[in-house]
Amino acid sequence: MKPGGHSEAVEMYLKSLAVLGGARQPVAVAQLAEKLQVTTVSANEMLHRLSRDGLVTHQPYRGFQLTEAGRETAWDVIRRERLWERFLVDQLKLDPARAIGWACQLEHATAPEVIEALDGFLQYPATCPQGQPIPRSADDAVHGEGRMLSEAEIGERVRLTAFDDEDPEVLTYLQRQGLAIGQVVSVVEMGPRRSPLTLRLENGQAVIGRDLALTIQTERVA
Amino acid sequence: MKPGGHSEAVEMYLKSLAVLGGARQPVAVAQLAEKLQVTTVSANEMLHRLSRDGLVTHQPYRGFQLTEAGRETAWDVIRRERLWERFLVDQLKLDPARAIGWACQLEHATAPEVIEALDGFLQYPATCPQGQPIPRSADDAVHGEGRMLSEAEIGERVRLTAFDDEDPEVLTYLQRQGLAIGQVVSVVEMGPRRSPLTLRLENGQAVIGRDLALTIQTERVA
DNA sequence: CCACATTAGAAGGTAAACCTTATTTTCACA
DNA sequence: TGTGAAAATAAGGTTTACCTTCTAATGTGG
Repeated sequence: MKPGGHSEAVEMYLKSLAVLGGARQPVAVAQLAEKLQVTTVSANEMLHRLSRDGLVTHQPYRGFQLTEAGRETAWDVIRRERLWERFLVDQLKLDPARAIGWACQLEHATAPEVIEALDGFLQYPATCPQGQPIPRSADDAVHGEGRMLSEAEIGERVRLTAFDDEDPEVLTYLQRQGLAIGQVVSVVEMGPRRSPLTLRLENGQAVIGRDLALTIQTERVA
Repeated sequence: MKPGGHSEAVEMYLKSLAVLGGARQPVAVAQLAEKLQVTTVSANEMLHRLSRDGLVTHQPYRGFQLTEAGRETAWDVIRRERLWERFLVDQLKLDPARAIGWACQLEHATAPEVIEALDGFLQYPATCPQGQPIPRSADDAVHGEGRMLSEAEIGERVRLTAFDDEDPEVLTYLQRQGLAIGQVVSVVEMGPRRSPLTLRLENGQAVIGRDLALTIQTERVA
C-alpha cells in the first residue's frame, strides 16, 4: 500500500537522517529523537530495526548513518516533499510556512508515477520554496552549500538563498521581517558574540538574532 | 497527525459505507469486508469500534449504516478523493483508470486547507473523471442518478454520464472499447436476459456484457 | 418448519511503533 | 583518572488493525 514499500515512520527516520547528517556523518540518536518527537528509547529501537534491514549502519556511541539503500529512499522522500511544497506554494498559493507540514503528509502517500508527473507539471523546479535543492539523481545534494548569514561581514551585500529551519513559526517570523528567498540584504550592524544582526532590506530594516542567522544560507552579491 | 482526526482505515470503512449504502440503507458486513479485502471478522470488529464511536449504527443481522457524524466524514473523504482524481487526470495527465488508486492514497493525507485550495485551483469541478459527483455540502449526492445503460431501449441514443465500477481493469477495458464519459452511443442490439449489448459509437462499435452495462450511468439524448 | 448459509461474537495471536522505568556501558573532560 | 552525562540495553506495556479458529444465534428459502 505504501508507495515506496516503507512505512511512514520509516520514511520519516530516513529523511531526518539525511537532513541531519547528509550521508556523510553519523547522527546521534538523541538528535533524531528530538527531531522526530519520540523518546530516545523508541528511536533506538527503530534505528536498530532499520539497521537490521540494511538501511542504516550503527557506530555505537557515535550514531547512525544511512547506507546506500537508505540514502536512496531518503532522497526520494525529500524529493517528494519538496515537489509537493512547490505545488502547494506556487499553484495553490498556500502559506509557505505551513506548506512544509502539509507536504510532509502528502510525501508518504505519493506513488512514483505521480511524483514524476508532478515534477514535469511544475517544470522541474530546482529548489523548494525555502531554497533547498530538489534532488533528482542519486548524487544530488539535499542541502544548500551557501555561506551562513552569520558569517557575513559588515557592509557586505548578500542574497538569501535558503532557510534551513523548517519550523513554521520561524518561517512566519522571517516572512514578517520581510526576509524572503532571493532577497538581497546588506549587513548594517553586528555586535560581537551572539548579538543580533541589523540588516538593510530593499524597503526597510530587519534585526535578527545570531542563532537565526546561523540557519540562513546566502551567496555573495557582486 | 491525520488531517481529519480519523485513521486511514477508519476513513476507508466510512467511505465504503457511503459508496455502498449511501446514508439510506444499511450495508452488510460481508459486502464491506469484500470491498475492503479483509475478513468478515475483522470488518465486524472495526465496525463495532465505529459504532462505539458514534460513526455508524448497527442493526443486527441487517448491516451497518452511517450516522450523521459518520456521513460527514465519509462525504469529506469522497470529496478529497475525487478532487485529487481530477487533478491527477486533468493536470498531471495521468491515466484515469489508475488515478483512482493514487487519489485514494492522497485522500488520507490531505489537510482541509489543502483540499479547499485544490478545489479552487481546479475551479470547483462538479464531477470526478468517472462522472461521479463531488460533494460540497452535507446534502449533496455522492452518487449519480442516471439510468443504467442496461435499461436502454434498442435504437435509443444515450450519453454516458458515469462509471460506477472503480476497478482499474474494468476502466481500462471501457477505455479500450472507446467508451468515455460524455460520449453519446446508440444501442444497436441487445439480446434477451444477460446477453451483451452492441453499441454504435461516434467512430466504431463496441460490445459489452450486461453486467458491465449495469454499472454505467446514462442520460437520454434528445 | 427446519436446515443451512449468513451473521455475530468469543478467544487468542501477530506486527508496528510507540511508551515508561530501570540498569549498564562508554566516552569525554575536568 | 575518575565521574557524570549520553548512549545502549532490558523488560514490560499500550493501541490499532489485522489475522485464525471456533461456537452460537438468526432469518430466510425450499
